[in-house]
Amino acid sequence: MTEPAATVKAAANARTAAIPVALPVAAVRVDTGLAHLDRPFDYDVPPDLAEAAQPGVRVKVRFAGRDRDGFVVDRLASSDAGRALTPIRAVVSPERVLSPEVLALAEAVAARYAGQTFDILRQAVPPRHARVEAEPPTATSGAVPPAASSDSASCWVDYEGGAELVDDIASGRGSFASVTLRPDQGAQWPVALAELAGTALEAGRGAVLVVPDHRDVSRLGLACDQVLGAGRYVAMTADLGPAKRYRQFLAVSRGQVGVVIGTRSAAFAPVANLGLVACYDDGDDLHVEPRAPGWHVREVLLRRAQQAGAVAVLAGYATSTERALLVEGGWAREVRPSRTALRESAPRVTIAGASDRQRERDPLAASSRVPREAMQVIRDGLADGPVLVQVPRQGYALAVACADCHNRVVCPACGGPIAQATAGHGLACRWCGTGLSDFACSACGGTRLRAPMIGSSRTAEELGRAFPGVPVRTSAGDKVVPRVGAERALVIATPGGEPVADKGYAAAVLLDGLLLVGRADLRAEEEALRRWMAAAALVRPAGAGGRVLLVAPPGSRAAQALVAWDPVSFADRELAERRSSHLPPAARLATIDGDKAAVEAVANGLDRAGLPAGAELLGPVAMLATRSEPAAPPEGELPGDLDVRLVVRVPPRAGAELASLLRQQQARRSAAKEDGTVRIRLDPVPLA
DNA sequence: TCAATCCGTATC
DNA sequence: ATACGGATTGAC
Repeated sequence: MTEPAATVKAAANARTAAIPVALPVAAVRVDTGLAHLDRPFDYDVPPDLAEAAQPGVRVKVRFAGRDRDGFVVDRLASSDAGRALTPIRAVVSPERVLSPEVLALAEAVAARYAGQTFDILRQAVPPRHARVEAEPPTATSGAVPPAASSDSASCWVDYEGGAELVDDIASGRGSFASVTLRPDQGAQWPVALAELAGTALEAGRGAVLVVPDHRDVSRLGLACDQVLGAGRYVAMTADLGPAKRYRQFLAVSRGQVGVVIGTRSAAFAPVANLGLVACYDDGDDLHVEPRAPGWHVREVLLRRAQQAGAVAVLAGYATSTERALLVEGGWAREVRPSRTALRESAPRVTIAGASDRQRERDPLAASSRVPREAMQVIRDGLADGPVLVQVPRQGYALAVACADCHNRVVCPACGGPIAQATAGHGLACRWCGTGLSDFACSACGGTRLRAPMIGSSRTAEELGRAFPGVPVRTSAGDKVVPRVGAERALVIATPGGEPVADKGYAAAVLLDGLLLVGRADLRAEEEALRRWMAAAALVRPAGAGGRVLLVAPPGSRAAQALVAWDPVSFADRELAERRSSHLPPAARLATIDGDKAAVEAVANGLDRAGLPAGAELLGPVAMLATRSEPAAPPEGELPGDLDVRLVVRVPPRAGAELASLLRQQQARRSAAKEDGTVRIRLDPVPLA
């Protein structure tokens, strides 16, 4: 029997090594925190740790005179360190928490994002919880009910390319798929993903399904209960608490379950023999890890699928430009609803006030009122069931736009975002610093600019007063309602917080669309369509009376794509436009923020190392003062110690080279003990 | 001539 | 980061 998991310390009194250790050297990944020491180090394995110090275990080692955490990554017969080895100080626990697959993944992700491997390992392997580790194994294993095997018709028959996708998983062929989900009232996608996981299980392989937030985890969990059976999967979310989190992790790590559903960090769950990875709603920025170096679940899972020979599924109601790029390049199979399935499921979408003259003149003022048309749609819908009203959150910064046609203004030199540099100063590009004078709109020739401003959207609470006797449910911020019933109700929600309605919404009204499409983010239109589609997909099909009214500038491509329910063509066109203006994902981009001297040193270093062909260094320019702290420099004096931003842009093919150059710069900085700070981010989201 | 200190460099 | 080594400096 295993000892109650306790730290195994190296014996202090080194009794003469009677039995020689078979592999006396351990390669250890050490938490050094130093960029130029991001590699394994060799340690001596004392005889009394020879059993415990297996690859994958946590250890304590002496490094540069301090005790540090590490993971054994390999056992070797000899070392090429060319010096006497320090012994491992202790094996924290014999539990092998870092699998070779996850280590390889972490190394690939660190390289991709110019980060340090140990930073990724810290995010991939949850903190140890000794009590949980010592718990007797739960007697689940044998008692798991068999999967409710495919006796009902699969969701995937409604999709073009669906059969091929299922077949790839069933036969263990690795591939990528970009799945554009049919509007399903929020009910079908969890089942569709659970079915794919079931197919992987039937093929004797595991699955990892990652969704943006814990509400989606519970929705997917319900579907997995039905399709796979309870006990065939675990849910991993950050908000579980340390004990539960580690317990779920151990169940996976010990091979007791083959399917993991969860948020962001579940992308690293050590599922063995992986057959499927999936990312639901890959455009949601919750899929981006905020801690350094800042990876995206989509990228992590694509790498993981490639390394494991698994199928990677990226799915959403809308289509991200990244997915469009994968399809265009022949990397991913396009999977989309058949024409009939789409006709049967999509609601009828119209745009409010397309002919309203007054709104054209002053769209912001007009959109903050609820148009009469919208009141009518709400009234009609309430006769049939719940009605959803989507209201963008307050306080979005709007992009600088042409005063006449509202076309977004971008930098003529580099295509970057335009903003007011500092209070009282003129408009300038946030990337290359080019000042904007003599503006002429590329679309309509207008010469007046709409001043940048903070969008204000008023709460729709007064809507309730307009419909006396109708219950009003609000779902926003920290008080999100997961679902509502089929009875008539007015449901007011911010984007991303829309409850699912049991029988679908009778109607939805999407207010203040300008605040979404006009946001100061070069991805604003893509993001607006994603949010509109997420809400509109919760509405009943047109054939069942489902209606969606969008209050937004009718000319925007996103608005037109919603009306036509054609996210794929939208993403294709958006991608073409990004390509012509050298913007991600048709270019690879890094931001380097920090104090002036440090950032300039990096710029020089990059120059000296030689940038790849087609690379552009933009800036450095002073960063905008944060809105919360209006640290405007008085009297136009240059503050000197204000942070600056350098942007580096390369063609997509040079992405790996860019990452490696940036890594090299961090290593150089760290080795030379340069002072100051730089924060490097590859492929930042959002793009502003 | 030896010790205290400073700088540079490696960290198994 | 620290910690070690080699060089440098200063006082006996």
